[in-house]
Amino acid sequence: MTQTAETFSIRQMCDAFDVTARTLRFYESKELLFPIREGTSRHFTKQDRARLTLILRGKRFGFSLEDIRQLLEMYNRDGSNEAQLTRTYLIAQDRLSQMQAQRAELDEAIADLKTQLVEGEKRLAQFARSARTAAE
Amino acid sequence: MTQTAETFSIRQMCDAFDVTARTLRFYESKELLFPIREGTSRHFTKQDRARLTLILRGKRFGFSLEDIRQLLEMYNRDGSNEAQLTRTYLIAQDRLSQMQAQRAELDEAIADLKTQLVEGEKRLAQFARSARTAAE
DNA sequence: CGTTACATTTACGTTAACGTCACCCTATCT
DNA sequence: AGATAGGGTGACGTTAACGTAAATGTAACG
Repeated sequence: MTQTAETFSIRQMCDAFDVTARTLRFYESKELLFPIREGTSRHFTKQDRARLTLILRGKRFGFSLEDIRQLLEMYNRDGSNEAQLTRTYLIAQDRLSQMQAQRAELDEAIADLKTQLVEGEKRLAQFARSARTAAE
Repeated sequence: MTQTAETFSIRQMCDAFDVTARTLRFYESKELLFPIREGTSRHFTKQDRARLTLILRGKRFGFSLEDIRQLLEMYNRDGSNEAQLTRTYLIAQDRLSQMQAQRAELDEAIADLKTQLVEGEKRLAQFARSARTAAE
């Protein structure tokens, strides 16, 4: 039993998420992933896959791995301790407002960029006109 | 005339944008900003301010400075060359679709996080109930 | 049994994005 | 004139997030 249907090997993870093995080992060393260690090799569970999805997503929004690690704590059954749970709850609330702010900003940025694209189109059209004129 | 109403000193920039002088000099060295050099000191124009706004915004979305630099090219009157303009136009289009994808993902992430917060609230409420029970 | 394919650890290398330090200039206040 | 404030240029240091290389283990294939 080198792998069940439930777990992924490191290669399968690499293929599924388009990351290198080094990255997965690195994330494990940073306590972002917790694959089962059977003998020498790693077996990544469904939980690890969910975590990795969140990690990669977080990265796309500019969060550091340490930020993400703290967020992931809340996705754990770690709430044994009330103080701990309260703390991570507050962190998550904070993160939520950050993301909502980011969303507003993203909308703004998209609008800006669209405006710029229209500008670019106008200028490209100008080039097209000059070319036509030159041809006559 | 050490500064007009139109330009900012490096300190004013630092205060206005909450960055260090080192950062501004670094951005200049990377050709992201182009302050006027009057003798020894720098004078940041309105254009520099607009650029810096875009730089900081880009960073918040996880773009690298080099990515941002390329984007900023389009915000320039640099379209002297048609090929160049076309190239930056395509880059911008690409960036736009990236940001739109990011927006969709962000919405998803926000929804996820909200769900988790509700979970957290339930568990905190559970703690509150146990406390009441213990008090009786 | 050799080798091919994958896996692991250890450890040094790399890149981006600044921080920090040392040293220098110069304008201005006292 | 001396001190203080603010700006400038190297140049080396630092941190995050991996890359890369060397040495080793092991499972299966022909």
